[in-house]
Amino acid sequence: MARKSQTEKAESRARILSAAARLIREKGIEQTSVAQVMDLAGMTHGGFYRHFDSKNHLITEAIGEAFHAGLDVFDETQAGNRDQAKAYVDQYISDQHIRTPEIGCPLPVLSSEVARGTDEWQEALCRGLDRATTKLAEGVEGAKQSDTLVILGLLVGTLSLARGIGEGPLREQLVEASEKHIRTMMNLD
Amino acid sequence: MARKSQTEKAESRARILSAAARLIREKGIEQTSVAQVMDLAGMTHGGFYRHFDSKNHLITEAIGEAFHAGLDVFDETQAGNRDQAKAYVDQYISDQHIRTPEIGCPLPVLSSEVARGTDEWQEALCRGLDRATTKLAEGVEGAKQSDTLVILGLLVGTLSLARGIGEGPLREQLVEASEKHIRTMMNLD
DNA sequence: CCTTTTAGATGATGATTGTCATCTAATAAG
DNA sequence: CTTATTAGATGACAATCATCATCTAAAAGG
Repeated sequence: MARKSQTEKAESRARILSAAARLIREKGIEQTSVAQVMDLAGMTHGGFYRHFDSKNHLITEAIGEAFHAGLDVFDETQAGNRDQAKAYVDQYISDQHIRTPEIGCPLPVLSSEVARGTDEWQEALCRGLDRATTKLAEGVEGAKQSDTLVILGLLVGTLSLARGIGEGPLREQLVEASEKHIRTMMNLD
Repeated sequence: MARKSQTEKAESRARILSAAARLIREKGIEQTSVAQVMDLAGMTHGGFYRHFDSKNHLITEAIGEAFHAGLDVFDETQAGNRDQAKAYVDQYISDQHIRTPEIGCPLPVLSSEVARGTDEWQEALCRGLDRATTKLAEGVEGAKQSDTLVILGLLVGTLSLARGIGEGPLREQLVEASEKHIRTMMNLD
């Protein structure tokens, strides 16, 4: 219980941001409390306001942070562009991604809540979608942006629904149909 | 401040359900309080537990009710099957639907929250998706269920994202690309 | 008509929320 | 080395939450 150096302060801030980025994907923005974030960051709730003006400001930055983390997961695949894009898609609607939203793409989990939120939140989400679209476009040859947007829209919808309807035959049909459709879109056309 | 007849009780229950179905789409499940629901239904919060065991039970029924209301909106279009299906799609990603989630399809708004919820919630959502898939399949000739699932996945993802990223050029590109793609899917193939 | 039941109102419950004032000890500045 | 600053801890704040016990007047049952 004392003062920390400036580098330590920066580390604290980074830990708060990382904790928030995880928690808002796991429990949603509105269900994530400042106290929970600080707890996961290893601090008490009171010190929070030395780092952020308000919960709203934290969330704005945490949305960006979640994209950073989420997109980096798929950067592990360092193959050629085309294979990378295919791996991205496969990972996206994998069982693994369905089961672990807290370390996954922020778009399916946060879109609805952000729609009810501030303009800053929406801008952060918009930037994230734009970045993901661009990233995906690199992998699909002759890719019009419209194709990439369709693929991302389908990925987001499929993951959302798959998580919402729970395990069962319908989920498997949905995932398989979606995967097959995207594969077709990426080859011909 | 008195007792009501049994028919009046049934009407009260229906009003509570309708209020809940609207509020969970407008503000989300977790942000909708029992008191708010009862207020919109024109009663005080205390009487709630004469109609439902708990908020969880209310939500389970309200999810089903939201589908009922949501699907009925598109039933107004009483043209031939094919035209009806096309109208359904047009309505789905219209500006109108983007701007009024509280009377729209529950799938985009509720999926993420339901994923964190009870099995009953997930079953209710699953039944709704199944009904929507079937309904849409009637309109598309030679429709494999897989095609219908892809269309719904894309609709849900597009609407989710469109709401989340706010107004702007990216939203319009997304909506246009998605609309065009689905139109193509419904004609050939 | 008289008794029992109950729909809904009132108000309290303990828990949780975002925010802030205060205190502390250690860092940074001189 | 002395002084001013501040990172984080402690604890309180007014709101809000789901749930329930109690009260009431009217409906249902006889």
